Parts: sequence; C-alpha cells; structure tokens
Amino acid sequence: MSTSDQRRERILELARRHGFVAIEDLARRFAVTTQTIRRDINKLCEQVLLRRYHGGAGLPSSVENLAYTARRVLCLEEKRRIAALLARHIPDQASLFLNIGTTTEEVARALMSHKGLHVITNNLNVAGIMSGNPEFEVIIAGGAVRARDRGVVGEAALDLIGQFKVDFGIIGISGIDEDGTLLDFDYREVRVAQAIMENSAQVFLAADHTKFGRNAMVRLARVAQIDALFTDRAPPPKLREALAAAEVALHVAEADTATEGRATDDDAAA
Amino acid sequence: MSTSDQRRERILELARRHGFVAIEDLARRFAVTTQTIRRDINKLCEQVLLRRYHGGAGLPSSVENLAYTARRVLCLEEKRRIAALLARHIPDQASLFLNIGTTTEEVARALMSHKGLHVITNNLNVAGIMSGNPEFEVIIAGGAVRARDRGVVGEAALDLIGQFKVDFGIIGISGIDEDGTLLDFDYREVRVAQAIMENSAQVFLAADHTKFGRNAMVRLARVAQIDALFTDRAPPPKLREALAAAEVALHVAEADTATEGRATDDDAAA
DNA sequence: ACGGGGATTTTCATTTTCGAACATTTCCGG
DNA sequence: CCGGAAATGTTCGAAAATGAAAATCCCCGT
Repeated sequence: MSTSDQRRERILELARRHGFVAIEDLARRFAVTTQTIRRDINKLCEQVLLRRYHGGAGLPSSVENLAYTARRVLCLEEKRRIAALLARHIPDQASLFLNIGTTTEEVARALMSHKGLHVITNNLNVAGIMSGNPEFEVIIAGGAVRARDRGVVGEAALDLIGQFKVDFGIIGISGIDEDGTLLDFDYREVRVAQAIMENSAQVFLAADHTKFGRNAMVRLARVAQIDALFTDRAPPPKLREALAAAEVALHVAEADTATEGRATDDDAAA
Repeated sequence: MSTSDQRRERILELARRHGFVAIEDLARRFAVTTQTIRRDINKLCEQVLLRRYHGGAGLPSSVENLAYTARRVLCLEEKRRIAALLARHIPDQASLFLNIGTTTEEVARALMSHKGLHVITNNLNVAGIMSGNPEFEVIIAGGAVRARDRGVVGEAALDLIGQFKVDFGIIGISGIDEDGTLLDFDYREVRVAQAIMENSAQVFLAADHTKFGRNAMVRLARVAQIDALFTDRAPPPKLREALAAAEVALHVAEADTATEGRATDDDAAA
C-alpha cells in the first residue's frame, strides 16, 4: 500500500506545484504505464483533489459555480420555451416578482422586450439581466448572497418583498410531488417564495418536466395556491388531476416540430 | 501539450477581461488552428458562457451590457494595476465595503484569491463576482438597480450599510478636484459613499489618473476623510499638497516595463 | 446591386487519449 | 507454501482533439 499511495501523493504535489501534470510525463517519471497513472488520476479526481483534463490533470479551480452553470444548460431549450410562453401572459407595464431558479432566469430573458415592467427579485442574475433594459424598474432584495445560485435570502429580503403588492409572482421550484405539493431544497428560499405568493395578485409557476415527481426536502406550498403552471410537457395523470381540482391553469410549451426553439402557443385548460 | 479544457478556460478568462476575443488572436496565442479555436468557441457558446460574433466572441448579454462595458475597458490595465496594489493592502478575513464603479469592480476581481472576506456592496457586479468564491460572505444592499452601472441606491441601501461597521471602505469616484474635493455625478450614490465612509475603520479611495481634475456635480467629501488613495500616476502638484496636508497615504501603481500587466509594488509616501 | 475576400461550416484523415477487459505480478495473512 | 486481493501491465477498439482542404456564407466597399 505504500508505492501507489506515495505516487499519488507526489502526483498531487507536482500538480500543486505546476498547476498541471501530463499523463505521459508522470508515466515516464514514475516508470509505470500511462494506464496506471490514469487510474491514479481517476482516483484522485473522485476525491476532488484533482481535476481531469484531456491528457493530464490540473488543480480543481477553486472559484467554481460549476454546479450552477451546468444546471443552467440542463433542458435549456425546454426552459426557453416555457419562458417564452409565460412571457406572453405578462402584459406591458406589469409589476412582478421573480425568485431564484434557472427557469426564472430564462423568463427574465424572455421578458426583455416587454415595456415598462416593474420587477422585484431576490435573484442576482435576474436583476443583472433585467437592469439591462433602461425602461424597467428593477429592485433587488438585500441580504446575504448564496454562492450556489446567486440568490439573496434572509430577513432583509423578506422585509423588502413584504413592502410590495404586485400583479404577478413568478416562481421557479425544485420539485412537484404527484399529489400537488410544491417542494424546494432550501427553507430560506421557501420563505421567500411564500412571501412572493402572499403579495402577488396572480402566481405563475414555471417548472420543466424534470421537476414532476422529483422529491425535495422542504414543503413550499400546495398547487391550490398558484394560478397557473407553465411547463414543457404534459404532467403525469395524478398531478393533472390535482391541478384540475385546484383550478390551476395549465400551459404546456410543446416542442415545435418545424424550426427548432420556437415555442408553440397552446393551451390545455384545466 | 496543453489540453483543450484548459485552453477554453483561458479563452473564457480573456473574454471576460477584454470583453471580446478575436479568433485569429486566439489561434496565434495558443498556437493552434483557427479551426480549433472555432470549435472551442462553439462549445463555450453552447454553454452560454460566450456569445459568438463575426471574427470572434464576446460575453453573453446576460452578464454585460452596453455603455457600461465600453467604459469598463477604458484604462483597463491601469485599473487592474490599481486594484492589484490595493488588494495587497487588504488582509485575509477582513470585512469591507465596496461601492459602485468600474475600478471598484477590478478591485473585487483582484481580491478573489483572498480568504474568508466579508463583503458588503451596493454593486450588482461586485456581488456577482465575489459570490463566486464560496469562502466569502457577500451581502448585497437592497433597492432600485440603476441600469447605467448596476448600482443599487436608495434608502434601503443606506439602512443596510448603516447596520455594519467594517475594517475597510473601498470607494470609487467620478472626479477629484485639484483642491482635494471628491466629486460624483449622482447624489444618491454620494449618499451611499458617505454612509460607507462613516462606517469604515479605514477608507481607501481607488481612482485612475483620468479622475484628477475632472469635474462632477455633487460634492462627496474632502480628501481629509479618506486614509489612502490608490492610483496609477502621480497626481498633479496641487492635489499632492492637499493629500499631504490631510495626511492621506498615496499609493501609485506604476506600469511595469518588463512583462505586461504585472503591477509593480511601490509606494510614494505622502 | 455586385463582387471580392475573409470568416464559417463541412467533411475527412490523422493522431492522441481513454477506458474496458484480461493477463501478470506483488504483497500478505494464514 | 498457498490463495486471494490489490496493483500493474497489455492490448485494442472507441472517443476526442486537431488540422487540412473544399464549399458556403457574410460583411463591406464600390
């Protein structure tokens, strides 16, 4: 157990010293096969001590929102369609809340060509995007910024949201249980979402199909509390019933068969 | 044998630094075909990390906007030198305010490799940048977001700032009169800056040489109220006297003749 | 509107790297 | 000394990266 572990130690050390180590070099230096080195590197990568590159390995970059950026690309097309559809239900001059979430972020982009919107958000990215339109009034909630998704949570954010009463509350979410329970992972974000729902005349929920049936820890609300659900595929039957029972409008942004990326208009009444 | 992933990361970094990268330049810099660079850029675009233009690529609209981006590149090298120098005067674990301004933003970048900073800012960009380091605690002031520079101003911001007492207040500014009066264009931003100065043990002013003698409308403060000025060139004689009289430390980040971009250490006592 | 030339896409070939399956060797505790 | 587990080496097909060349496209000036 000495040789291999020692070698790995030294690989790490070399990586830290040079920032990058090539598999070929290592193989030569330790007089072993590249295969062996690969195995070492794979093991070290599993422990997040190294980061794998083609042909070698380097240090894991310390400043990474990778999780977030990666999540952003997930279902990008679907999210865009959902966002475009939702945007069509928001009139110019409206006032709205937007909370945290990659889908919400796409909604923000889709709303950029609206006119005279009044936006309140606890999402740094949304604020950044929407402040790009000088015609919008953008208000950001104050407080601690989470590195994970650049969301602002905490008492100060809740206070600020409580000061407004807007036309539309647009919320993203982590999961929707089949019985119609809305779920999230962070209880602080849940409190923000709840505050948003309380202070909005209408609540729109934006959620792509991967959210259906996915389980998260914190109960946020019941579907009965929202006015419309925007998604990209028809939800499973049970959820559908729950939506119908709660009289929630269901808007599905189907993939357009013709040109890619175009959201089709449509509706499947509840 | 540099790997493709690394190259892509560096492309991204260059793009963020300059706002735009040309394919030809990149191909030369990395000694690969333009073809390869194109593929890299295409991949980065897929991840929405870059936006494609003819002949090169720039930042996606989400993170940047218009006039502000242009201003950012103004005196970029100088600002970066100033930022690097200032960063060296900030210890790890410090708490600090950062206000609006392109120079301030560079300071934020320069501080990214510090450890355990506590940051309070009314600048959306600074918050975005610094929240990238999970080790930092970043607090954003709430309120209306100005489209011009993504700064947050207003009562809510003042309140929040008033709640803290930090080690360092780092402020950017629009102009410094020869007699030592600090000036800005927006009275709301001025109030924020004043609040920051009141609640900081030490106040650092970051201003490149274009600010000397430039006139702005709103009086912010007198040089006597700051502890140190960080800039890139020796200020004009009259201002110098004013600084000396007020016992303000003067730190000049000279251009380094040797390698590009490296900030020189140095000091010219007041 | 037209044409030239650089930028881009497409396609194909080549080289390098990866990873899985299997053979060998080494190391240890009975 | 033996059996087995862990480490290492071998081999080979698949995948990725890169470059080269041809076919298109697009910007820009005339």
